Amino acid sequence: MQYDFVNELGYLGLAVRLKRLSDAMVHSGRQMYKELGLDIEPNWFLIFRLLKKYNQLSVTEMASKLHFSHPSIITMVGKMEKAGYLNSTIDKSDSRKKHFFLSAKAEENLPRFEEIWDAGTEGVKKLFSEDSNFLNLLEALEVQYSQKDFKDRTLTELGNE
Amino acid sequence: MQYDFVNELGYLGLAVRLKRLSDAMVHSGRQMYKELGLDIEPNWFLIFRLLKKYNQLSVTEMASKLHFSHPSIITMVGKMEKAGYLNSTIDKSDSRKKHFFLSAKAEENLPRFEEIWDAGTEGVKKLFSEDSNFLNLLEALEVQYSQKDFKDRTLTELGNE
DNA sequence: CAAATTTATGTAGACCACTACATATATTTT
DNA sequence: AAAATATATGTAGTGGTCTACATAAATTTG
Repeated sequence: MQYDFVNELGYLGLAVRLKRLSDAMVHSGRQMYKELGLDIEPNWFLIFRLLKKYNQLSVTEMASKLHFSHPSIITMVGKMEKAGYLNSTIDKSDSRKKHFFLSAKAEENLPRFEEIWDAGTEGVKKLFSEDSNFLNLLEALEVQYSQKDFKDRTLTELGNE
Repeated sequence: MQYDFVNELGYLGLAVRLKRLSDAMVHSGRQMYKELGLDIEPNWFLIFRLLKKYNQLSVTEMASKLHFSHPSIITMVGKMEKAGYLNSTIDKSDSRKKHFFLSAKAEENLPRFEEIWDAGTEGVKKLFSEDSNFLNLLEALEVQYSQKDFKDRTLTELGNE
């Protein structure tokens, strides 16, 4: 690999490196769907898999389960509904709630999508060495981070408490 | 930590988790600068550190050293120049090239910024256990990824070669 | 039971990254 | 030297995430 200044920045470059790698994977995924002639976006699999498991969920429920903000979910499901992969109904007893569920088009296409996602899983798996426990380390990192975020950690180190 | 569906997705959820964590750190950093009353963005430290080391660089040179696309660099340095932290000159022998360098305002504020960045480095460091070699594992992952991207890995697994 | 609070969805605006295309200037080729 | 190619910067448009604010409905409180 060629020279990479970000890697010289140590821990401070962590966020940049994580985003850069993630973005690269997402862009590659988008390119893949385009080449395969599929009209879906890389992050939609989150919603497909979620609704496959839970059948029906509201915006807030999805945001909570995925740890995303609710506007992000609205954007995502809005596009998926427009693409015909989702349908929605208003809750009978609480008219604020909107339940989303997979459409017939979604059910029809899911087998092919699952095939691709399984292949993707295998592909990503091979990025790691046999004994790598990267996913566990990442989980540990997520847990640590959820307990004290970047701002608070930095202010603590600065002595600005 | 509460329930997190993304963590159930295994390797396929990797990109989402990396981005989610990175975004959380960046947003926290933005909040931090806001609270400290500083008019800089989280990712600007890349350019500050880069120009501190190399004194003077063009858009293309920065993009290459950081492994970013050149439009991303243009956006970043454009805002930094507008904020008064950068100045630029056109190359004498090649009028296409534009060299960027730190302004007096930048030099003046850098000591304080470095203080904060050092604190941030220490803060992030403490996210990991003593013997964690996460950064090395991340580098290995970056190297693997640079050799074959998500699309190619998935298509290989699908047998679509 | 009316008022205050909470909850759910939706909108606006900021920031970040990318690809594709455009333009101007250098360099190389014929 | 003209034409073709390569390089550097810039613009347009897409996609994604977030926070802050807005609106409407449900729930809780006095």
